[in-house]
Amino acid sequence: MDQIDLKILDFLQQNARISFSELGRAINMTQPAVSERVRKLEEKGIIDSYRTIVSPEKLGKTVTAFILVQTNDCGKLTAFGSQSQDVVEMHQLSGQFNFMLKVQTHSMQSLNTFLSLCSQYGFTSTMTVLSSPLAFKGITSELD
Amino acid sequence: MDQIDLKILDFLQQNARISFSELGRAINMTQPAVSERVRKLEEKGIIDSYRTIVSPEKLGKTVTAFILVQTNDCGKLTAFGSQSQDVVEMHQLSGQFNFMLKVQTHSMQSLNTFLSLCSQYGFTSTMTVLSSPLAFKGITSELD
DNA sequence: CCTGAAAATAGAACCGC
DNA sequence: GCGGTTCTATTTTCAGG
Repeated sequence: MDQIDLKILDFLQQNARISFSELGRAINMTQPAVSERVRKLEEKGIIDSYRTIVSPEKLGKTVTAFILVQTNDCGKLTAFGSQSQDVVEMHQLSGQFNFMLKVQTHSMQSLNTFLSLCSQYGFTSTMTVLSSPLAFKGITSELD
Repeated sequence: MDQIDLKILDFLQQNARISFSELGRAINMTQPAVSERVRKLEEKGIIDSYRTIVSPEKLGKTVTAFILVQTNDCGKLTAFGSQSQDVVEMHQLSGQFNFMLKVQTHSMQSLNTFLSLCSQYGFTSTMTVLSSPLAFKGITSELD
């Protein structure tokens, strides 16, 4: 991991489909050199995956919420969340609420329906998202 | 948006760097046809972006936490979060806590330091992440 | 890490449905 | 409108240095 790798990660985080040729031109390096560095970053697991971000709103999923749950069976809740079309993230937490789900539904009514199902696993506390000033920021290691 | 577009989105969400040729072979369609459909999905904004996911752990960021904040100046908090290397997400919420930050730091000590800075914007409540059974699930529209 | 040739891929123009 | 075919340019891969 050096400054060049960090530059490569910066570009790839902004646009995962950039060609290695173009990336090479941007950082003054030949395409095979970039290609080899990326291969090693993948091999080391520093690059975890390449994902396409689909707009939830454009597919009718206009309601986003975080649901805190106080449950005594994380396993069942995980299974429930895995098969739900509305759940996009699940986290096991420390604290009074030991579980959090991020859900995206197409109406407040369907969120309500989801919460009814959820409540059978424990007490819940729901926070709906009004806006996301920062939906995702890539990692720019502290070396810069 | 039809079943073919959904299949394309499925593949692209799993691997944003798949070639259109390979994608075409997978769904029995020629490369130019796939290319054109993807172009339109981008144009419509259904495809928002292509991102490379970098493993925080592999870069030493081993501590992940969600910080709820009760603040009366979301603007200042947003500005603070934008310039912090540790903040990866920010959401404005409805409820008692009207703001949530997702942070990734390299130790509990640095999380503590971050919280001190954060507390000047309002009351905070921190939940550290023990595990993420589902870090991200792509959207598979309810048509399937 | 660079060069250079071969293979794979992407883009554009055109045709048929 | 939508997808297929063909051709050309670009990109990737792999050899060798």
